[in-house]
Amino acid sequence: MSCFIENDTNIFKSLSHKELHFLIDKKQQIRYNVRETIIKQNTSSTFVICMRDGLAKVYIEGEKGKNLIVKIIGRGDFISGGGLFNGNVQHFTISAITPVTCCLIDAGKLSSLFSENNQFAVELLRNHTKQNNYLLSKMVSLTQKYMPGRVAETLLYLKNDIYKNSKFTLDLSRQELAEMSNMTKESLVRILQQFKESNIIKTHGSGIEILDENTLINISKNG
Amino acid sequence: MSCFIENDTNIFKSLSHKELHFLIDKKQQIRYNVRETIIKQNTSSTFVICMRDGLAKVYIEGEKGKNLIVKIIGRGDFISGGGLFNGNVQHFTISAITPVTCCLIDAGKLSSLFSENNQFAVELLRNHTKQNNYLLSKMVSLTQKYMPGRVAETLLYLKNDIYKNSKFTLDLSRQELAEMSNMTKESLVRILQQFKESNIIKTHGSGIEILDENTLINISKNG
DNA sequence: TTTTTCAATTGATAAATGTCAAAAAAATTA
DNA sequence: TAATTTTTTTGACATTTATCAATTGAAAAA
Repeated sequence: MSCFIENDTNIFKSLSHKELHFLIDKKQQIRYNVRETIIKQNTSSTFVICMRDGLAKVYIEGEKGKNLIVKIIGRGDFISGGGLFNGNVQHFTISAITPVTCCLIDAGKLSSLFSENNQFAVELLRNHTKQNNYLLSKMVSLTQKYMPGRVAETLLYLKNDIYKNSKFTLDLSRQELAEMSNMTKESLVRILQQFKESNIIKTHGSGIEILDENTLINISKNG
Repeated sequence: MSCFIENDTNIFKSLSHKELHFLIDKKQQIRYNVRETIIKQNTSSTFVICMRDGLAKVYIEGEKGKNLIVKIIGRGDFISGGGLFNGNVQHFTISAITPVTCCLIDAGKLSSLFSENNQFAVELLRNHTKQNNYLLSKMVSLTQKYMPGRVAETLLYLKNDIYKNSKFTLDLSRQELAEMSNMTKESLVRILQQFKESNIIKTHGSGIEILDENTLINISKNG
């Protein structure tokens, strides 16, 4: 089934084929181009998203046009826009940073499945608990670390969670990296420069290569 | 039933008396004194908390002994320590700021109820979604507002959500107010001083009175 | 009450980070 | 290709916020 990725974190793993079919009945797969908005903050919608392919950024549009990128989602990730069972208003914007294919699942169908399969409710709750814990630790990083620590963390996040390679071609601009790390683009550039001068990273065009991961880990911990 | 508070946000509202009894069978009400720890970050436990009386602070213990108070919980609030269906490890510490009475509910019992009453799963999910949205907006405030804005927000939060009165006696120290607002205690004191000088608030002992709420709202929005 | 301890306040200074403007580089369009 | 626009980078400077030390005030213990 389209959105069913075989791994431990997939919330659909407890569903039967029949149940999966019910959830995603009409092969409702949508394609988005780069920069297209998938979910728009403050609008109302009743679907949740399951990413099939590509990468998207999840961000909050703050006051004064200042964005905060909360996370990047990719293949197999499931995300509800903050309105799930709670008024349907989306609390963040999601937009494609590479071409995206995803399934839109009607939120109402989720709860209909609970009576048939209550393990599924547990999976959904686990998903939310994890998201919660992630937000808590992100909040601490953003508030208690100096800029180098935050940039180091962003780079490690991209390596470990998104590109899964210490050498990757970035789908994000410097501005967006800054929005992930809670600083201005100028500050971000300066810190990347420092990392380059210390031979911690290397850049080539829009690519970044992490040369000294241990140092980066140290900076992210103590920064 | 002890923890059942009649209001819209209570997650137990969909449960029958029998179901509630199952959840909280042995009148497992615990009392905590001021400063006592109810849940300790990084320890393992399988219960969730329902507050019956008193106030507690929910906070993350960051590196270098720097705390971030995420929120204050009181009567009727339900909270899981971040380990719910997810390894049981607590991701934050909860400790009493006034004498607290609360129920400890075994997390395993929650999922057993899902098959009987799947509306309950929806309520739990709604609770998590709300918590999520709260964390997102808190994250934006902490990162995108200047100190006066963050202090104003903290004061309004205490007025509206905790004490429900524009005049209240504080159960929190300046240090703790600072930990809610992500700044040092010295900075917090200076800003309170400014607010006093501008006749926005008045303090008497450990009490605070909000004199000019509109200005405070403006500061919290634009600060 | 006096002493002791801890929290709150104030001031001087340093460090972190942002702002603004300009230059350089890269990407798009004509 | 050349021209244009956008993004990235750099520098000088301003602002915000933290740190450190000293002082005051208030609560708890003797």
